[in-house]
Amino acid sequence: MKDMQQDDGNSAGAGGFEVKRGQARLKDIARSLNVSISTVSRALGGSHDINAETRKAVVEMAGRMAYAPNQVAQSLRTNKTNTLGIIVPDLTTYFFSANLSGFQEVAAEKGYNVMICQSNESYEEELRNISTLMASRVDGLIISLSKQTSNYDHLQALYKKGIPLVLFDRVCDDIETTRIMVDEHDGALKATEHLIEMGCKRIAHLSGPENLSISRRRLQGYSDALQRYDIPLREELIRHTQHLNRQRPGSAGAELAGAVFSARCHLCH
Amino acid sequence: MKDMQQDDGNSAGAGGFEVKRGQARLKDIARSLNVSISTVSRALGGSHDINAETRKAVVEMAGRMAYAPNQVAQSLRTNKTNTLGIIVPDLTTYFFSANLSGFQEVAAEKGYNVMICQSNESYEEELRNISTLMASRVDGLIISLSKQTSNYDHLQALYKKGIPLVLFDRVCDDIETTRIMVDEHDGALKATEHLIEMGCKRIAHLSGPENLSISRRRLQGYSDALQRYDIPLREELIRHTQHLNRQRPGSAGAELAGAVFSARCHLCH
DNA sequence: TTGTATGCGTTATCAA
DNA sequence: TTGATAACGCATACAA
Repeated sequence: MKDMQQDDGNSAGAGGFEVKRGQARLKDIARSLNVSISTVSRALGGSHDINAETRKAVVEMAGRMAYAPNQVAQSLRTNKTNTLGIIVPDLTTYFFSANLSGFQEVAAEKGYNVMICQSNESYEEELRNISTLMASRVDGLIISLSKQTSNYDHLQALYKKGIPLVLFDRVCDDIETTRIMVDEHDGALKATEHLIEMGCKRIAHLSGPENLSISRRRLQGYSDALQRYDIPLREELIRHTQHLNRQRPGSAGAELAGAVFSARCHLCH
Repeated sequence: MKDMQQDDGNSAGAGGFEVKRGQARLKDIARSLNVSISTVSRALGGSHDINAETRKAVVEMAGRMAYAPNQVAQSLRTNKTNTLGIIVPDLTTYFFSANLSGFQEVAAEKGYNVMICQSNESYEEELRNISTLMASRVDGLIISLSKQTSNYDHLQALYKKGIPLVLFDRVCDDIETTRIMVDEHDGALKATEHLIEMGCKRIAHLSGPENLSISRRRLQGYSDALQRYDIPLREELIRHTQHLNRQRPGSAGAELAGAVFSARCHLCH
């Protein structure tokens, strides 16, 4: 009464292998070959203690049925989703989408999927995003904080739970975790030195808003380069603009993501 | 021998409720209250046949333990992940990231997560992306095809499997599925009419590359508007540029996604 | 070499 | 009103 007609609606009629609805499972392959599920699992898993012919038959059948392991089931077993959660304030901002592009690219290389959320610069939404991603049991989080965020308890909580966390660009120094930031000072320094070495004499600096530390770090780099070459700093060559130019090549995100993965090697495999 | 010391490492020592590593589970709540797992499940699930006090205690404990249902386990049971897969050629292109932003926003509203892939304009990568997302058992796919893609068997296969599929912008007419496209003709027509109604007399048209049907549709809209107002078309006012201006407000994606969800209402709940 | 049993976290069914 | 059990798909420890 237990092994009779336990048809789950996923097998075809007499002798057919076709899986009518949905994806093929180990069970479907097992049935069509009259072997056990574990045999199929081992054959596909590359186990050594398995008959060569059995393996061949299983592999072939798996191909015919377009079998692909159910990541969801694997995740439940292993407690690992191979998915990273990324939270950015806004995806229409080039800086964030370019970085996302890089994160996604590197993640894919390492066999990770990427789940994306937007906080819309709202602290509340940032909290909700984290909850959602944690409910999906992502293996790690990459976050650029919302402008509203000034309380960091939610990040501290992640840290306590042992969730791998990486902050980028909009970071928070109070949290003990990997932070990824553009080296504004070094960038400005190198750019200025480059111009000097090209023979430029009067080099202007278009600065961002004065109140941002980013602007100050860039200005300092510019200033340091001039000093290094004994060129006097001339105030009239510095212009403070309202907007911060944060455009940068699409590869920037890839580099950042590279840093992520080298910093957090337990995410890599 | 069966119910002795089955400590899975997730419970704390004598009397403590703390879940040491990872997230709290129903089992953790059940243990700390000396009730069964199913009671806890029902209490949190809002079932009616449950003692009011029991529910109160369970809910409170769940809060204290920061319990959040394991989406992975739920997905395995229900065969539904509440996740959409999105494949775009490239995330650094504003058009795609702006649309992604809209898709994600609407998806989040409806309780869906979004998993993102980039094909890098490669047919092979597009295939891999689909496999990856299908392995993760996404509930549906939103795809903008790669430039390389000229064979549509992979889309046909999705259709056969009954996977909800939406194509946007880079669509393919051979597939029987929801397609989302910008109405280039109507946009150009309305824009031109607007200028005419503002009193403009000599209206120029900056067209994209002549070989693209998009360019032709826009030009036709421009042309039709002039004709509607009996304004002669003057060739010297038409300039063919090399680049296609596809910048558009971030809300475009939201509108598109709205179309997705209204077209595919079985995704909505 | 293969099969059986178990568990991952959750919920629905059935029994008490 | 509550508890025990089975099932989702997979992989592994154990038995044969």
